[in-house]
Amino acid sequence: MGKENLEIISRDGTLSEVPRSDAALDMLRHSTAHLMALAVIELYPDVELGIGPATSEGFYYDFKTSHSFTEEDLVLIEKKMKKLASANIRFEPSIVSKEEAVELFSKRNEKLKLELIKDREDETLSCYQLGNLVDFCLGPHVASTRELGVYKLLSVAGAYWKGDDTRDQMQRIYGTAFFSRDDLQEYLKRQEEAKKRDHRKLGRALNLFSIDENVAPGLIFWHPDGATLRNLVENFLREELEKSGYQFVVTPHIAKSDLWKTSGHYSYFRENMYTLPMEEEEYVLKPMNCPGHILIYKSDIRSYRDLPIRYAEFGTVYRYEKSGTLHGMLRVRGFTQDDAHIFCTPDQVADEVVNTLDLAEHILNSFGFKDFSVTLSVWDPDSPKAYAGEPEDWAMAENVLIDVLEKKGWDYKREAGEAAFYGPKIDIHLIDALGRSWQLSTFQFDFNLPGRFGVNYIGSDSKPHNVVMIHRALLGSMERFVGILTEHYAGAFPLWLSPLQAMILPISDKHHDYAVEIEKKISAAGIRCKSDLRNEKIGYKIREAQVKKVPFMLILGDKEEEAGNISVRSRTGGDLGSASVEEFIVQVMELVSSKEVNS
RNA sequence: GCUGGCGUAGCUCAAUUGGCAGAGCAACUGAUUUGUAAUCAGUAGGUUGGGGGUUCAAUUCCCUCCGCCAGCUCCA
Repeated sequence: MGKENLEIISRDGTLSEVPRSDAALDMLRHSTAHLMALAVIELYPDVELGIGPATSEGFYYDFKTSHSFTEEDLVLIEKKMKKLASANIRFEPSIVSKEEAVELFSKRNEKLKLELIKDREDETLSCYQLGNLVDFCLGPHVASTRELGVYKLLSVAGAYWKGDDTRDQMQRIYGTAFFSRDDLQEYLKRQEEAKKRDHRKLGRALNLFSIDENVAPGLIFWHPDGATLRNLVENFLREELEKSGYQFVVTPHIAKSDLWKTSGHYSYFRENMYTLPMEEEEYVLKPMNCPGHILIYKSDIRSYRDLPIRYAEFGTVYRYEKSGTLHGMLRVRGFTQDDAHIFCTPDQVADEVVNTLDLAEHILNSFGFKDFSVTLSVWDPDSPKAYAGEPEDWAMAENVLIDVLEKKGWDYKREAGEAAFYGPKIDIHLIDALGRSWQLSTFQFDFNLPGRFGVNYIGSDSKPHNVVMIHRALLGSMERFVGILTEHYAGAFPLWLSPLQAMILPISDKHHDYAVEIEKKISAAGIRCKSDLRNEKIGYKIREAQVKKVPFMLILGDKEEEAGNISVRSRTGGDLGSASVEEFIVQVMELVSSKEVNS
């Protein structure tokens, strides 16, 4: 690994050198995936090959075989890879016609590869041969196994062929590769660090929440500190929404199934809904808040002069999520959305969406999130059954959202087939401690529900017109948001969000009265504080407060009591020396109101 | 839901081939009255996820249900 450049071979056979870069790393990983596939077919000749791309974290290859790969197998495969690579095998490209490819892969009995070849429209395609392995692949690849860096196989898991849960399940082996050993070590170390900030671990350590797996899987019990954090988030958001022209409403948690038949959820969302049979009737535990808001809108005749109307609710919904999908606070079965529905005229839609995106950006920034990814989810015209509404509506709605995104200047990824059944949407995703992406904010265009419910307004022509509805959530759900927040800050929440802002630590019993006096003064100023009056050494109390990531520790002993002041220690800066109570209060209040994240 | 792994004290984990279920931390009690990341001693804590089976004997082997973890599918 002495040289800086990577020798690569493109599919027409040209050799060239490229410098180390992200693109080169992808190539390296993709080539490593081929080497792994070669090792696997050498060791397990009966496997059928699926696909083996590079990913943002490494690479994988999918195999179909009756053998279940184990951790021990991974060790063997890795050894085999090293052995094969030491022979310095070359990646040899060739361009073949479709017929030749079909013949070649038929001979090799690679049925899945044949399916992929047949799916392709091109008349020719390129193959790469590596030893005994032939794979069809666009390349480019590294020129030979000598160019490969350091690699490590990580795990094995099931994965559906072509991502389709009605097709065969393959065995996917994940691995990663880097240019150097140091890079690999750094990656593995980062993974370890990330595990430490997993919200499930921190949630327990900081006593924020629990899940009783026997009684209520996928449902959150918010402990006092977690509930405090949640309330702080909600309060901030409520103020911001009220400033932005939203009105808060509250709607029932259950309603007769008729409502959900009208809304269409009963036919499109049935498998996710909890139903409650009651004598002759069936009730549904609400999986969404929209119908409730629509009923409030419809409780009166609305004029175009009333629009836009923006109803907000911290609406708790329940959805039956498949057992294998639950994940701490990030994927649950009962959650509270910071939901809102905007009812407006077609002319107002674009402005409303822009304003909402601006608001989302402001809110997320306030919580310290600066980086996120944006997707535009549109329907899949090939499976219209999964969606309500006409093709022209879908095209129109999509164009509105594209215009808005362009006006906003955000980079986004368009994803076909990812829309809600009632309309296309823009989503904002954040990444968790372990690199998984979670959808938080969502902005959904809906031209279906208003029609189904007959939601309209009286225009200037004194005739009724269909209203346009926007569903939006900025934080997504309180559960997911608090989970992400916990991981983002590794539990050391910004001062304004810390459930406990200051821990008062008297040195010994004789300072208890003074501690209580200080506690009264500080909490009267609105600072969340507690006194640790246990009979422990000061070092022990400090350690505990530090482990609980309390922003400030106030140490009180003879010195402080005599001088009538306090000693301040911060969780990040250590001993800050003495200060008067008043100075401390002023400084804390400033940090709180500025929503300082580094405090 | 699917594939694979796993389930032992509140937490993190032990327990030769089936043979009396343990440790550290936390908790509780007592001593200690402490100056910026762990004082000492003692006590208590378990239907080994639930149910069934094999066996003289099951944490260990088998079946089944529940749940958790990773990934897939799905999703705020």
